[in-house]
Amino acid sequence: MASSRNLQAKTCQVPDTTVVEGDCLDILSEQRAHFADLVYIDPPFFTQKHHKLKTKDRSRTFSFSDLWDSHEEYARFFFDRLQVCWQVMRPTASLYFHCDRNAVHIVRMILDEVFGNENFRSEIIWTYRRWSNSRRGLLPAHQNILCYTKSSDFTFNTIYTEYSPSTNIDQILQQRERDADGKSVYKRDSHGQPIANGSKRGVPLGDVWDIPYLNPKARERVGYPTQKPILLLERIISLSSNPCDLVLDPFCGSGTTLVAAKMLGRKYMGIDTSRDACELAQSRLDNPIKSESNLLQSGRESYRNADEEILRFLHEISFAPVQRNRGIDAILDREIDGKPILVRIQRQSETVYECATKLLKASNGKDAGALFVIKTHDENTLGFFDAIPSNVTVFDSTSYSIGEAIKQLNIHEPLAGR
Amino acid sequence: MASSRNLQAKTCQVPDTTVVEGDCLDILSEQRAHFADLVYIDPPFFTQKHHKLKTKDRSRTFSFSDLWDSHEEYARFFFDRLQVCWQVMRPTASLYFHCDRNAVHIVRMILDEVFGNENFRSEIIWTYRRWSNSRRGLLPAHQNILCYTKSSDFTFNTIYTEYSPSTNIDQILQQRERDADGKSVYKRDSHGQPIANGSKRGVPLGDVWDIPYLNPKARERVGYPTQKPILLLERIISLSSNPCDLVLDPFCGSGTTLVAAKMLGRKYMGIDTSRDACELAQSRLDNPIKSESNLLQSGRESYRNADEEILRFLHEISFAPVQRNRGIDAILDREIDGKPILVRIQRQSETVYECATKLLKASNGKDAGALFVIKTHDENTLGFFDAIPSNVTVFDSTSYSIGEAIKQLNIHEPLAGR
DNA sequence: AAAGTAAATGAATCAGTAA
DNA sequence: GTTACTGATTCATTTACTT
Repeated sequence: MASSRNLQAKTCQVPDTTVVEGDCLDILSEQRAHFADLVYIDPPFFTQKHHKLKTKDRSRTFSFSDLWDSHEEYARFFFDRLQVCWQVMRPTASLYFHCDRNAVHIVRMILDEVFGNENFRSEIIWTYRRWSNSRRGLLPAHQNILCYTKSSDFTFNTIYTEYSPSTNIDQILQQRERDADGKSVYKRDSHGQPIANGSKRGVPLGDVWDIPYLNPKARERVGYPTQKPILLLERIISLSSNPCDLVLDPFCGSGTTLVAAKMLGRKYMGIDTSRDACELAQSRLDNPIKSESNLLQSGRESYRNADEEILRFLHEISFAPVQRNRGIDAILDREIDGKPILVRIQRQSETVYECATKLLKASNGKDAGALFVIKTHDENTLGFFDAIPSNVTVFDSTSYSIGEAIKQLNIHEPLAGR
Repeated sequence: MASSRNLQAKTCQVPDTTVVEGDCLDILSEQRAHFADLVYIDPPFFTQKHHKLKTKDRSRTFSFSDLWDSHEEYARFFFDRLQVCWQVMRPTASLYFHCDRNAVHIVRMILDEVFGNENFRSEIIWTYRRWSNSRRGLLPAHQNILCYTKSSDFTFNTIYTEYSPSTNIDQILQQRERDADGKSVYKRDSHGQPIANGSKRGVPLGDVWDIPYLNPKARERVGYPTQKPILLLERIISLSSNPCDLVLDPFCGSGTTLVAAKMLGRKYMGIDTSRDACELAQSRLDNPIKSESNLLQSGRESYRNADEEILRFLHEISFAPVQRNRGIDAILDREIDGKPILVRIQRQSETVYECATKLLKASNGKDAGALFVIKTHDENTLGFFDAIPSNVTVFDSTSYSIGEAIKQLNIHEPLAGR
């Protein structure tokens, strides 16, 4: 039963920006058809924890019905609700269903049934880095988002991204033609020069999205367990709706979708069975806070200070690159008296003395076992070389193997099992 | 029927390194049980191209059997073959099933049935960059690999990767303890200094793998249309088998799996119904080739030339960064007479003259419409400034808006529709 | 000068798509 | 179905540079 605490909802038609308490099956059944331009669904995840499948006789005949038995309840719940979602969607609307690896195959089958396989558009992979655990196997680092549209004529705003660093875009900017054999070749003028072909917009966005998981300390976080990054929602809303379109979230939870929709100038309707969730969502909408974390703004790569080129000097020895500290480039896998060895590689623009000083300063409070500086080029160091602190060891990358030099020191291998 | 052209196969037991022609259903039924340590399956992908679902009455009752009708043939084929795979797997063995977004949900249900949901381990996402096209929607850029094991006690060798650039690695290297309130805090010695925790091995490998797509020109390529990169197979084999273990590929195609297995010192058995495929696989095994490209060795980022800091000088105008050419930082989205405008931003270590010279040289043979240099800092350019080539325009980033300056030039917008 | 390294260029491809 | 056409990617080759 719909138990809406929203006055407008009781009169069947809700306004363009609202949060409604109740079961979306009931609420949406009362709405007029074809009002939503974009539906985002992020329901409680399906886990089979307490639902071990019974032991099977593996030689018996294959039966499809068996495959469904354990999923029937879950499937029916969403089939019913996706049906009403389909009904309220405009002809050009899209639906995104957020799920994880335990449910994606079931959801996919239901969506195929409701929307038709021909309206399946994408399986989006949201990938993120997260804390590792001791689990045996690969660290799960993605969730799946299925995208269906109501028809083949759907709203879609292509987002263009940068070319791969290894792409030669000047070649892309050349005209092509067919040669005598019908083969496609780059066109050249009478002087043998390639002929330009104007500008390009970049690479269309793909279906694998690397978006940082919400930082547990971020202000944006409001304490809802499955809260999604606002960046993820913003991307979906930008792709599949236009300003003033209506975004519907039938399981709105803490209201991230609605906040993103509001910020992008879309109308929105959120539904949740929990009164707490609805109140939380409404308070976020009244005072939206978007995380301004460095990570989201400048991208993960901006943290990279020890780049590949620098680290190449260490290729002979095993180490862990340090990306977050401007003074330290790497920590070796070997150690001295159980204490880590910190390394900095001399930059082109700095002297060995400056390099050693930066490393020394960065090592403050780190309880380092040793400090190593890798000298990468010759310089006029006459005056300064004596001033290098005695607890810093300087290795010359140009004269002999760093690996050999380090082996000659009495350094212990790390203890096993760590 | 098994029509093996391999003498050993006819005697039921094949040797430890072999390629057999025939249907894996027949071949594997003849084998002894429990001989395979790792099974990799990469069958022809399931496409519903010629199988449009009939129009449905969307208001009728939900029926599970309908969902399966269109997939039944495909599902039964693999159910039968996965059963025999299961039978030949050792108790500690793993099976990897490679498929794409059109089949992953069906395969998942079958594998749940054969192995049990409790033995589902991972959904691996293989992501890659590839050519784009004019498709409306997101560019498909991943394939799915499902991993199941025969039991909960399975072979697994964790692979460690580098920490994310944003990881606070020096904190990881500190010992932790519980404080009076039972909260986990970083341990400090009597002087308040943090105590080191030795070295770490890095982050356990996750389930999203960015591995370059096999290039059309790669020497590794043998002309098989769906050939997979050896690196992908090497990773799977390293993770889930040990040296001398046996790797089975029931749909071996051109034999990439077998080549990777051989290179890693594993035994292998390949099966394919096509005689051509078997012969191709055998010839690759006799003379294995693996690409050692710069991209694989140094990573995509090693191509990067113009970093964020440099490109920030162009924030007012729209452009495409150029990463592959050391002399050019960007190509503007605007053009002159249909020819591209090439830009280089002055580095801290170079003069305007040097900057212009590098750009001019790099522009050779590029049919540029104009060459722009962005001056970033003052210098003693008295003598050199006159020597700057006349076809290079110098903009001063410090004096006034670059965007405004460029707008004042008579530059055409790119033609629409490109 | 010769050899070896690094950078720039070109070619081939389409578990491509759209009409 | 069949045909026509697309364009980013990556590796191999060629050219440039360094020692």
